[in-house]
Order: sequence, then C-alpha cells, then structure tokens
Amino acid sequence: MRHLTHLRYIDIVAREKSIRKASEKLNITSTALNRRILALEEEVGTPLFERLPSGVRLNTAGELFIQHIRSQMTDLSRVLSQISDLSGVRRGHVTIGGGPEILSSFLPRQIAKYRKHFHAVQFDVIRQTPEQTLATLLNFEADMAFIFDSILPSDIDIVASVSQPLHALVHKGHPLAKKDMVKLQDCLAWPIIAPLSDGGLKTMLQVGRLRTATNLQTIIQTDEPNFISNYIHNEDAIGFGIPLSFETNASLLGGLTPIAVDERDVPPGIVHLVQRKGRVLSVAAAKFMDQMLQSLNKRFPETTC
Amino acid sequence: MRHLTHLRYIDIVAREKSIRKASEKLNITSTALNRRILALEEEVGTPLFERLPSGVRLNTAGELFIQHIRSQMTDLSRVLSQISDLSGVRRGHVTIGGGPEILSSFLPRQIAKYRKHFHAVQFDVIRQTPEQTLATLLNFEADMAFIFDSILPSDIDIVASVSQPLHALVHKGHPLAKKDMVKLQDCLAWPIIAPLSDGGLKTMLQVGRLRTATNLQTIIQTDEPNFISNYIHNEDAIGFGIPLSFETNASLLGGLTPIAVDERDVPPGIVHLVQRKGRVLSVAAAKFMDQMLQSLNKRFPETTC
DNA sequence: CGACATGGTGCATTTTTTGCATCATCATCT
DNA sequence: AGATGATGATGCAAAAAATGCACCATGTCG
Repeated sequence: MRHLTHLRYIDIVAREKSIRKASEKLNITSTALNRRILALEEEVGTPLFERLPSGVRLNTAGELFIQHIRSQMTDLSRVLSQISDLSGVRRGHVTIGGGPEILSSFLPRQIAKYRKHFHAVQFDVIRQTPEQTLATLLNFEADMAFIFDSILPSDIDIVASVSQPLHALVHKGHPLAKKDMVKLQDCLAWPIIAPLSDGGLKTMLQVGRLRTATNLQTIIQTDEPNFISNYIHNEDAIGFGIPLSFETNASLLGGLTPIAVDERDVPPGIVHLVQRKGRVLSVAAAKFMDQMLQSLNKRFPETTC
Repeated sequence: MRHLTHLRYIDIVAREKSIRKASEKLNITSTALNRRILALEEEVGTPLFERLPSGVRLNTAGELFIQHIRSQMTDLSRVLSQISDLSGVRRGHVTIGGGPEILSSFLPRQIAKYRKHFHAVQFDVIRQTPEQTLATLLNFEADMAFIFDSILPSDIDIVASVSQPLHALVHKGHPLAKKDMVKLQDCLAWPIIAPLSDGGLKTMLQVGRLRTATNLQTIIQTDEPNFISNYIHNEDAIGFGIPLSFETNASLLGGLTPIAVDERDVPPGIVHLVQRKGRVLSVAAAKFMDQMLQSLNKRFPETTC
C-alpha cells in the first residue's frame, strides 16, 4: 500500500530510535526519511520526536500518534485479509508470541493442522519473555499470545485459560517411569534439569521447592525442550514440563515419559491465550484462534473461554 | 493531513457515487481522481467500485474498505485532538444528530455551557430522521446522537436513557394552564398542533389517541418548536412536547406553559443518547458527553447510564 | 583535541501527480 | 432511430513532489 509506506517509515524510526538506522533498513537516504518526519510533524502541528545527540525518541504526542499508526496498519491488513477472503482464497499473516513451553509442541501441531486447509496463510512465531509478550501485543506486533497466569494489564483480553499441572519428564526406562504420579520428594534421588529463564514453569518449580522444602539438585538450567528430551536419555535426570509442551501421542514422545507431579506439591499453572483488548483479528487469525480453542477444549476439557 | 487526503478522496467518491461529481467537490480534475482510484484498486488487488453508466458504486470489497477508511479518519482526528489536548488547548469537532425534539432546547444550552469553557471546540448539529440518525452514526459522520426508543442495531451503544413524559403546551392564559396534569380528553375542546414527521413524539401522540379513543382535532402538523410556541399565543391551540424540548426555567419559556399529560393516557417515551459501538471519542466529544450525562442526571434523576 | 556519530538544509535530479484533449460506452430524450 | 449528454478511461505534456548528494552544526566518546 502506498500511503501505508509513509506510516511504516515513522513506525520503523520509532523502533530504531534513529533516523539514519531506520533509513538503512528502509533502503532510502536519511535525508528523505528526515524530511518525511519533519513534514509529518508540520502537519500534526507539533513535534513527535525528541532530538537527542544519539538519535530520536518519541515524545508524548509521538507515543499517541505511533499507537494510532500501528493500530491503523494492523487494521488495514485485517481489511485486506477480509477482502481477499471474499474471493475464496484465505490469505493472511498470523503472529503468535509466547514462552518456550508453548512453542515446542502444541503450537507447531496447530499450525500444521491449519495450514493443511489454508496454505496461503503465513505464520510468525516469536519466543518471548512474559514482559515481551505483553509489549508486543500492545504494539500490534503479535496477534495473539500464550502467557502464564500473572497480573495482566486491563487492555489485554483473556480468550481462554487452561490448567496445566506440572509433569516430571523421564526416559521410559527410568525407575519412576511406571508411576502414575510422583511426589516432588521422589525426585530428590535424581539430578534435575530446571528451567533457566524466569517464567511460569520456573515459578511452578520454585513453589514446589518451597512447599515441600525439598532440596532438588539442579544440574542443568535450560529452557530448550529438545535439550531436556535428549539429555534424559543419557543420564537418569528428571526434566519438567507442562502438557502443552509435550505430545500426548506416545509414538511422538520418542521415549519421553511424562509423569504428573502431585498437585498438593505443586498446584497446576494456568496458561492464558490472550489478545489485545478490542482488537479485531484478521480472518486468518480469527479462524486459527477458533481452531486452537477447539483443540484446547478437546484436549483439556476444563478449559474456560 | 497529507495522507488523509487520499482517503478522503475515496470517501467522497463513495458518497457522491460519481467520480466527476466528487472531483468538483474536491476541486481537482476527474482524471486525477479517477487515476487515484485505479491506483488504489491496483494496490488492493481487486476492484473497489462497480462502474455503472450513471457513475460508480461500491462493491463488497469496497464496502469493507470504505468502512476501514472512515474508521481511520475519525480515529486520526481523535488522536490529533488528544495531542492538542496535551498542550492544554482543547480543540476538536463534535457532531451530534437527532430529531427536532432534542435540538430545540436541551442541546443548544448544553453546547453553550460547554463552549464557555472550551471555545476552540466546534460543533455540528444535524437534524435527522431516526433512520438517518443510525446511518450517520455507523458512517462515522456523527459522534453521538439522540434517538427515541426503537429497535437499535447491535452496533449501536446506548450511553444513557431518559424517560420523557408527554407534555401539552399552552399559553399561560389558557384555561388548562393552571392544572398540574391533563388527561388527553381535556384537550378535545381545543385545536391541536401535532408533530408532522414520523418520530417518537408523533408515535406517543398516536398511542394516546388509540388508548383513550379520543378524536383530537388536528389543525396544524409541524415539527418546528418555534412555530408551535408562537402559534399558541394567537389561538388557544395545544401543542405537544417532551421536557427535553422546552426550558424548565419559567423566565425562558416566554409564556409557554407545559402541562404533564396523564401517564395512564400516554406512557412516557424513552430517549436514548447513543453512539457507535466500540467507537473511541475524541477528547472534546468525550468531555461533552460527560457534561451532558451529568446534566441529564441532574434534571432527570432516573436517567440510566 | 580529534574521530565519529547524530539530525538538518540547499540544490539538482528523478519520480510522481495532475490537467488537457480525446475516446468509448451507455441512458435518455426528441 | 438518432441526437444529446452524461459517465469512466487513456495518451501526452506540464507541474509538483519526493529523493539523493554534498555539506553543515552539534553532540558524545576515546
């Protein structure tokens, strides 16, 4: 879109916080970009950027304006998506954010399923910290996101909530593998692979540690589900995860055996599917969300929408 | 705004249903305008207008697009209004629609009151039929409107509702003028000035006619409050109105005396203050609505918001 | 102090937009 | 049936706008 270009320019400058850097990214000279900004500020009647020796930064008016611009851009792409949907082809672009727990198993399967029907839809999957998740939603960078239960700002809407009990992950030959449920104390005897970065999973494990006062011997801290899955085949270590992050289908687990941790030790975590409040999703994104809601309801019947 | 211009072009073409007519209105040649549209359709990838021998008309894609454009334009003006509000000056433009009953007394006083504080705010007051009221709200032409109780589409939000009992209007020397309340039968003896166009007031009077089976002798049909007020000084005729359409302050009534009609004869009408659902109003419009809500609550304590 | 980054500006060049004249098509009136 | 008067589309030249280059002023940092 032609006039969208102008808006995109401003958006990139705001993100890069530098006219010159932005101009490189946009493949134009800094002068052209600079003049665009000056012209825009002229039209609005007030400066939108503070000029610092190190670059530019949005002022209050600019914050207001950039919010409008981003909303306009996503709104436009939604409309274009609706229009192309009129002719039968579903095109579109869906951007989803979330922590590593979500992105490892549930999401790829959902996307694969969706793309079987609508192959003209493109997906962007971003791995983020909870703070980043919220920021990108408010930025209009992401259409929807998964996030562990936490204090959510009022401009975030919860679309669905699933209860996710903590599971210990061991290889199928492990002494614990035959049990239906383990207490956290049962894990004391083996080395632990704990989550690295602050997030829901790490918090759950910490709660468990405090409650049962156990002294789990952490040997590795990582967030990579694949790393955990591969490591526990080599040592009788115990990893942790939530149902959304591993397959239910035994054949796909690859020898990985999840065992529920007693909920009296660690209460289940709540994972929310969220979006920006009041945001109208593109056809593609809305349909994808529908599909996910159905899948969540099927696999976790107590899901609330 | 520069890029707003492009959008405005499309908007006007859609309204005028003719490129040439729109071009006159915009003070450019039809060729320029035509090419703009062709270019836009090229960018969107699909035609937005049907070409008819008599002009152009939006197709389905165009309807979607124009909706987006209008929403964008009002959203931008809202943002600009917010930005100018940052510097302390409240600028803005508020457009209000409604029937003649509302526009005669309540609204002018409210606007006068508001403009005492914020003189940089401009008001557009449009007199409309109920259908037009809804259409302009959905069109983004009006920010808010007053409308008599009726079946409202789901994309209209009711902001407040006031109960409005029917009142007979007579001059202060009229035999009825001393009464606190009249039955509709009491009015049989005098000629009646009835509302002309279909609207809430006319409906209320018709309900009364049916209920009490009276045969009121209508001599004049008009919607002009001023006409009624002036006429009843010359003949002992009876006009009708609702509290919102006349002053409460005796000194401002100019000899006009309102007498409540028995509610058993005519149940009170409900007047709603409405806006387009989900629409975020400009600072000026939002503040004005606040003021109106306060005034409504003060004068009609049973107002629901 | 100097090297290096930042945003801002004058001027020539390129790209885009606009206006004029004209065409093809269709509805309506005579 | 034919004339008339609308409509939107198009080729081409003029006008306007955006762009790029060279350069300036100003700040930070080593």
